[in-house]
Amino acid sequence: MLLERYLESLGAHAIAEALDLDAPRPALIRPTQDAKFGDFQINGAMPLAKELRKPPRELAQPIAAALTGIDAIERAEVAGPGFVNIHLSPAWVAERLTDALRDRDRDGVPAVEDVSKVIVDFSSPNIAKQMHVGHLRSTIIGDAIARILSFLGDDVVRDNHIGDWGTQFGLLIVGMREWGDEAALQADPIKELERVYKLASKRAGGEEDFAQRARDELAKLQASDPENLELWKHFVQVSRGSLDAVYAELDVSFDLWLGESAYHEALPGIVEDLLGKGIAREDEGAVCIFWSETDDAPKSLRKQKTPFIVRKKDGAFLYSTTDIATVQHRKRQLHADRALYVVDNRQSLHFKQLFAVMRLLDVDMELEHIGFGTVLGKDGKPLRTRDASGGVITLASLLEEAKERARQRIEEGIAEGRLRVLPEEIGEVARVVGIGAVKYADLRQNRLSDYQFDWDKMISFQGNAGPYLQYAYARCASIFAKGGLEMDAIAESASIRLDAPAEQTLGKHLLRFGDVVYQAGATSQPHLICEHIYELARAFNGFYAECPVLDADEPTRASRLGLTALSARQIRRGLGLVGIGVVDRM
RNA sequence: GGACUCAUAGCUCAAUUGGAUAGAGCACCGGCCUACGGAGCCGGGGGUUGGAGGUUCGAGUCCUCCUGAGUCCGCCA
Repeated sequence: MLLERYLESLGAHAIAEALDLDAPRPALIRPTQDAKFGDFQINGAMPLAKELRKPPRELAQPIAAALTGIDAIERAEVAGPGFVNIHLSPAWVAERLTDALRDRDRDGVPAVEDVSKVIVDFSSPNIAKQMHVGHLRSTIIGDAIARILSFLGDDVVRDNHIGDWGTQFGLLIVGMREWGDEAALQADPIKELERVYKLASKRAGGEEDFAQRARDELAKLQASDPENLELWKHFVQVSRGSLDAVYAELDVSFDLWLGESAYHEALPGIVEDLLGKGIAREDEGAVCIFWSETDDAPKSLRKQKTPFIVRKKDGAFLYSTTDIATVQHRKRQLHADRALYVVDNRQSLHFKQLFAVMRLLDVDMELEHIGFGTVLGKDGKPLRTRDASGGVITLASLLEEAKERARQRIEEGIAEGRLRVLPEEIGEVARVVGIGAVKYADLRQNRLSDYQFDWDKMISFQGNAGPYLQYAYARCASIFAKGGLEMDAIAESASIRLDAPAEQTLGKHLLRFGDVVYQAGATSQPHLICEHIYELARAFNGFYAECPVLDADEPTRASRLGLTALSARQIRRGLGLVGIGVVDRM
């Protein structure tokens, strides 16, 4: 259930009843910051003080009285300047947890009532180039958001808007004819394409003839010349293999791969439309939208002197044009209600402009830029995408290093007798822990701020890091293994009760899960789920230290097994929602 | 020149979007292995939230100014 939503409704009605108002008012329910204030507080009395001309505490008193006698609430009391503190009834909380324990499909989290069709546009690498660290955040943040929204019940379409139609293909076509090696292309496609691209781009810089040939080939490609089209398709196809390998490692998938090329034919029409409607005009040979001349543009854009260009003076189109065509397609063909663009903060101006154009075109769609900060090195400067010897640090090699570092720590742990991993499981555990550590280090932070990439912190495996959460899960699994019990069977039969303080603390954390997932979905902030799971793992570890499970007497034993099962499932589900896996032994 | 983002403990980050005495991890100090896994648990010190005004019952959060950092802005994506 959604606890906060339920309490908000209780509180709103209590306010209306207690103060004799015709309609419910916002209860402004919030979790308390300190357990001594109870579990939740109603802040809604204070804003009413002015309107009703009474001191807030005098308003809070009858509200608290109106809440007594409700099953969920053990007691409600006035505190501070006019807060109403709510203490939940442990018995009621325990019943809700038992309900959640029975609900194996959704762990007690309801699905949304109004389903939206949401496009999540993320990752978006360029074809013919290696994915590097710069692609990491979009890929894993986008994946997490898509997972969260699908779990909540939205109709999510994951679209990889790959860069497969740029000027680089003219150079690649002439380059491959000159220096291409088909065997090398088959063996390691992107490596070969990059090698040739470098040669071609260098020669184009020095030789105008060569550069002209590249432009001619590009023009032929864009005019659907069969031979060039065939070559281009070949490049795209072999590149896909390398991309798929990285996505498989990250456990990331897509429903659509509609790259720039998919919209190529729509672009002239877009520009005609913009010109016809008087939104754009020609200037210095290019077709532009001038915000200073657009009355209903957002204020900050109107001060922008530089225009939004949709066609270059040489007649070629730009990514701005493609992006407009993409929104049109998503609206007209996919019937999407929303589109989320998981793209670096640095492109915020571009999206602000794009969204403003779509409003001028009367496209009724919720468009949102889900920005994120830069990945920094330990020195606080943007992480270098090249190593000391000048080679590109690819995403694939970074993930390899994560797995390797995890494997080392696991082997140390086994050698010291601290960890229990079967020899044949080491590879899989290193993968889950290593990749999970990289993802968690990123996702646990507010996506808007820059974040510091630090191997030592990530793989230190202490405190708030991915392995801590996975370890808590392994502890749960280990209890069932040791007891010779099936988690699912316990989930069917156990009744949860909350007696010991550590049980109550754990129980109250468990009950907040649904609220957290909803908020993470509504604000596109996966870190809220990470934070919750971390706090849950802490509460579970406290319970684990305090409360024996297998050695307890019935009915406490069954209840504690139920708490353990629900904790395990919530950790697994929560981590799963941000794309991180778990293992039973680590 | 214009626009946007940011500034919180020694370091890395939170703060449920305006709620009570600003919380975690790392690092530092001190406890806990005859209880299901010590990658763990319990406790301690550490803050004028960059500065100055303002808005109101109430500000890390909103507004103005200042200081400092970053990013983007005509034919790349």
